[in-house]
Amino acid sequence: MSYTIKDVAKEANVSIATVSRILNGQAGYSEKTKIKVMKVIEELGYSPNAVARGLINKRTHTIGVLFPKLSSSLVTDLLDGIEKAANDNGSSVIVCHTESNGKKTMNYLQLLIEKRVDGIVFASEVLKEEYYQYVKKAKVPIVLLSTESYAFPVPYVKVNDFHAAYTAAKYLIDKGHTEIGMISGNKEDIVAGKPRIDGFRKAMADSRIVCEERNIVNSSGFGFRDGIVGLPKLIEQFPSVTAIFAASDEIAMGVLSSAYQQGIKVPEELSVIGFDNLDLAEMTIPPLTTIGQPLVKMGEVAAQILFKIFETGEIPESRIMPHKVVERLSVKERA
Amino acid sequence: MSYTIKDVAKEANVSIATVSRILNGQAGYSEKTKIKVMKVIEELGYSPNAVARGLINKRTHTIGVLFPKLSSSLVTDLLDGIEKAANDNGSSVIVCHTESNGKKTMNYLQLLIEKRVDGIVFASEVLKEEYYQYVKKAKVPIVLLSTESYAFPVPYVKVNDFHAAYTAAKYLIDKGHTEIGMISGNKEDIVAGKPRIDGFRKAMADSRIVCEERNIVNSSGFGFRDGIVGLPKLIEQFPSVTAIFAASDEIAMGVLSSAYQQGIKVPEELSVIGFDNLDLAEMTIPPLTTIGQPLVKMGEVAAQILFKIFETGEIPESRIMPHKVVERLSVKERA
DNA sequence: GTGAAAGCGCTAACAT
DNA sequence: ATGTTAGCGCTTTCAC
Repeated sequence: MSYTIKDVAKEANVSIATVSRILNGQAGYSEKTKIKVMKVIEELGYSPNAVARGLINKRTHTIGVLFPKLSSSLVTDLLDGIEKAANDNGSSVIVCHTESNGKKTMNYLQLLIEKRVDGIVFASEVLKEEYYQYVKKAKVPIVLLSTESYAFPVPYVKVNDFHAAYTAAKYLIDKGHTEIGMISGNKEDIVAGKPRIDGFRKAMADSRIVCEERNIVNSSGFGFRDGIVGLPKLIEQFPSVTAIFAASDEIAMGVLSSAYQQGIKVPEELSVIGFDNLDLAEMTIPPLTTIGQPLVKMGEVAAQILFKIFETGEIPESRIMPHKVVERLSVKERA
Repeated sequence: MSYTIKDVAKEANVSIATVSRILNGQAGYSEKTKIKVMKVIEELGYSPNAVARGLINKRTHTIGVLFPKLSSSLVTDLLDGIEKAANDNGSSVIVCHTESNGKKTMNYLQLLIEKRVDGIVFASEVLKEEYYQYVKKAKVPIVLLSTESYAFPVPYVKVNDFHAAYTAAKYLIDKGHTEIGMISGNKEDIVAGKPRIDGFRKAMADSRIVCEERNIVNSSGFGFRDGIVGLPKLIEQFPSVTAIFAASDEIAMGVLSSAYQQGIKVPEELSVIGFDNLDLAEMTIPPLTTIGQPLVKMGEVAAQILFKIFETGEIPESRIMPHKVVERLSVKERA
């Protein structure tokens, strides 16, 4: 196959130990031998075998990332951050896209553990007991990203969804709206669904605005279709609605499209605020006001937590990342 | 650390060779010992060490993927396909996002080669001589995705950009348009820029429509901003334009936004066709007619080519994937 | 049907 | 400053 440390040693008339020292920047050789060895390495085009290294060091400098199928720019941003942090720490990342159903998840976990990744970023999915126990038994550090676990002591990185939804609703209220509806995503989703609904409700209650069943449409997911389908439904059950909080930007885009088709003008007749601040939020017509999450940063922090665990062996605290309202043009002040 | 094959062997009162055989489904053991060993494996929660395996087998069952910063859903779709094929072949994928500048590329290539990935998918970037030579010396199979090399014998998977652009222009022409403009992306881009411009020109020429400088606006990239900036420029130099071919969906989205701001109705006053068929093409207002590439399939095919190389050792032929017009609502027939 | 032992490419004592 | 050697966890002859 390709050259080994032995070849280099032989060619340079030194022992493999010396070559190893030079490669790893340890002490124990003269400048002269170093130059000689480096020259041989160069000539041969020798490339150290990270697999062999990994076997000894018990460190593969690889982390695994588990993602369910999600809006692409969400995943991309999160991944960008993870990769950045990994790269800064001399590691690379193996990505595994799990199906939404979750059966693939266990397989991927197994795979990652067999490959002896140094750690795992588990993103946007509920950490089931089965997963947790498996990972725990394998003693692989794990961090949750854009999700959290109530049952297990696993560090996580996410925004406070309850609070963020509260912020969104409050923003609409502050703009003078009182007839406010929500298209909520999946309310069974304990991590991103329920808390956003609760946050919405709380904001309404705190401003003494009645919020009943008719204010909220529960869609099955967080996608474009859910918005397309959701708007007519919401209007039917709540005709006086003047502003909508969509639980995701994709839902919001669906709302925008559906509104356009029905000849409803946004924001003149209907205000819309989204959630996520995806790339495409600034490309919509009109540009979408939304709740922004620092996605890249979140990915970065998640990976950094992993690296901190490698160093200290201790589990650091979780991180609640700040969200903010990104004001664009889809919400109008109500006279 | 965790358990090794030795632990399993000891616990089961057999040799490690036997355990290995059982693990790898080879012959040479009784059903009884198999059951005994499997039981121990189960109890211990033993997980074979893929790193050690890799060292012996010279096969890591990992492939590397190199991507520049691109539109997220483009990357995601391509990656989805790669991962699917990898998974089907018992492999996982390490993703590396290179900067557009390209300096990081060499580092990533080195990294992947040190990690002894079985093969590399090199996507959407120009394969420089330096890269090629390095990978060639390391004897790592490589395949180009959504790009091609004129200088080196490397298999690739992509659509025919010239032809696809021709198709786009022809579509507009067939819809009765004659005043057709293009916002072209970067014309220095030899892989996706130039060919699309040439294809556009050829279609115009074949239909005897004059196509001069004023028909085309060269933007610096393929992004949303380029469309925003490009439309006013195009209108200024070519006021009678009734239809536009945008060299990417993101450019097209920029055109849509810019048109909206200027009160130009799409498709009533201006028809727009894009290129890529990103997820968001169906979410625009109006939904975007565009040239579709089978992105997921392309990723899949690229990875499959790699696996074929592993098997046969031979370099298979490149694959030109079919493109097609995805008709939505942004182009209007001209009376 | 099963075991002993060599060795994959490297690092890390331990010598010298 | 440099070399020797024992593994890391596994697969694979080669014996029995």
